[in-house]
Amino acid sequence: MNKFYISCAIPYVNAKPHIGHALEFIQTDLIGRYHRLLGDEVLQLTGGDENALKNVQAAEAAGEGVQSFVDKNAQLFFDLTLKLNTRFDVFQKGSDREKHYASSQKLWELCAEAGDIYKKSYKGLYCVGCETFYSPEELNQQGECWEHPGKKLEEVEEENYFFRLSKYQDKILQLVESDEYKIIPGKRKNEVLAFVKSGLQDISISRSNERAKDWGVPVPNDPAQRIYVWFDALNIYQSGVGFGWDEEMYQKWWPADLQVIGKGILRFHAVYWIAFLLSADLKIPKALLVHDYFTVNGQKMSKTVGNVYDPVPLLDKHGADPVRYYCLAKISPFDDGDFSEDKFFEVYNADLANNLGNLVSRVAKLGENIGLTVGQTEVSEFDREVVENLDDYRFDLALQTIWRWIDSLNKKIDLEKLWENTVDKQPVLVEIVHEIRKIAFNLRPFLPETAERIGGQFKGPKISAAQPLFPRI
RNA sequence: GGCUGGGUAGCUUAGUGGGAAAGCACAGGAUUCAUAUCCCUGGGAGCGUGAGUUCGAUCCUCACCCCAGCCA
Repeated sequence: MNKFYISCAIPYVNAKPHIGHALEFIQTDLIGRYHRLLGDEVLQLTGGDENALKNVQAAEAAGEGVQSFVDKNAQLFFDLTLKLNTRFDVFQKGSDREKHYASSQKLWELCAEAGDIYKKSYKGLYCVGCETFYSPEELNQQGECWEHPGKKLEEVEEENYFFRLSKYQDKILQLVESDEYKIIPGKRKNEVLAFVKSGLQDISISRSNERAKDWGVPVPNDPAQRIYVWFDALNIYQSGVGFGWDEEMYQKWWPADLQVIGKGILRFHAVYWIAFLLSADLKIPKALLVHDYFTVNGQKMSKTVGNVYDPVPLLDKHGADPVRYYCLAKISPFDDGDFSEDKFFEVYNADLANNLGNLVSRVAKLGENIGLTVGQTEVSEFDREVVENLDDYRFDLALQTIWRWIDSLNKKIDLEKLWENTVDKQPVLVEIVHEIRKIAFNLRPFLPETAERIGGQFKGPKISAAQPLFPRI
């Protein structure tokens, strides 16, 4: 049995989760479930990036203690994973002093022992939104960063610890170019290669307690500094599987077989994270899957626009599977996709209620009407075309394949006029029942609850009608 | 501003140097096993804009416009 460790990005917990977080949880869960069904031993991890200064500021704005603020928000993210029926084995919190702090300090110390951490005085303009320093020429005409227009930068001068990123330029280039560290899709690989080739410079990996507002992981042997949020956040992928506190667990699971992230944090994963691991002489993840984003009603989600979409009410009303279906079937994973409630209802009625739901209902009724008995069959293999599409991470195409299959069965029932219950038509109905069982198996990683309901209804020997899977809305 | 990627029917997308395709939505028809469902038929784009290469470009080249991401 192979082990398969898959992680999805660790969200900032400065606000409640939105549909974009749901998308990533769902994609990660699909791949994890697929591997479980292939017989792998799977571990799915996510967690909370809780040491960001943004969280401190958000807590202050809410008039709350930082710890209770991040705990409360992290809980919302965890609750969302449950509502989506995405089962994460580990939800590793960044503010977990016992495991995560020790783990991150260990990573720091290994990098320091390798001679890759040094102290340097630094002066620059700091954007709190980005948690990053900028040089004046990188800013717009107003002297603000492109990402956070309207936000004043702070002029900061302090001594920081720097990481020798420059040292790893050639090695990273080689790993990415050769696909030893595989970045999917190719366009994101190109971006990373272009960035690395342009020349890597050392990066600051700490900040003063003052600037960090005493929040975050303390730098080992220097109580005046905290570890830069990205250094410790990335380490959640390791601290969640035992690094620094359970060697046996760590050896079993690390390295990650696949890390799922959004396009916005590519650099941190594909360059910084790899460099930290190389420096510490640890194994690097095998692959990185980079998805694009959801827009909502055709617009980029933004707090200013006020269109940040919370999927929870929809989930409470319709359950996980319709949302899972939309996220997996209706967008191409490597392009931006749009979410709107109108489209959600359209897709729900057209694909789930009319095509799949109705097929299940009509076949069940046909079977019941003639007292059909069907021998039990064990389906345990995925359709070849579904496998091919899943291997390319084209979840949309995989589901298209299954839906063509569903269509073909609906057509067949019409063509054969199966409601005319002559005896010689029974074998066709039996054949269709077998096909539905196969479809149910293929749907398991995508729509686990639906797959289980269909499987139960058609397991035989008697087939009987039941409540609609997806009542029209 | 620099680097990546993208701009194909109302919407979401597929696709190719030489007849523009699918699903949804819409219109009409047929049917009743089924969740006003399924099935059949149909209208609808000359493929971001301009120029070039070519016998011929949506597909190649260049410029421009627009969208998304990154810019330590």
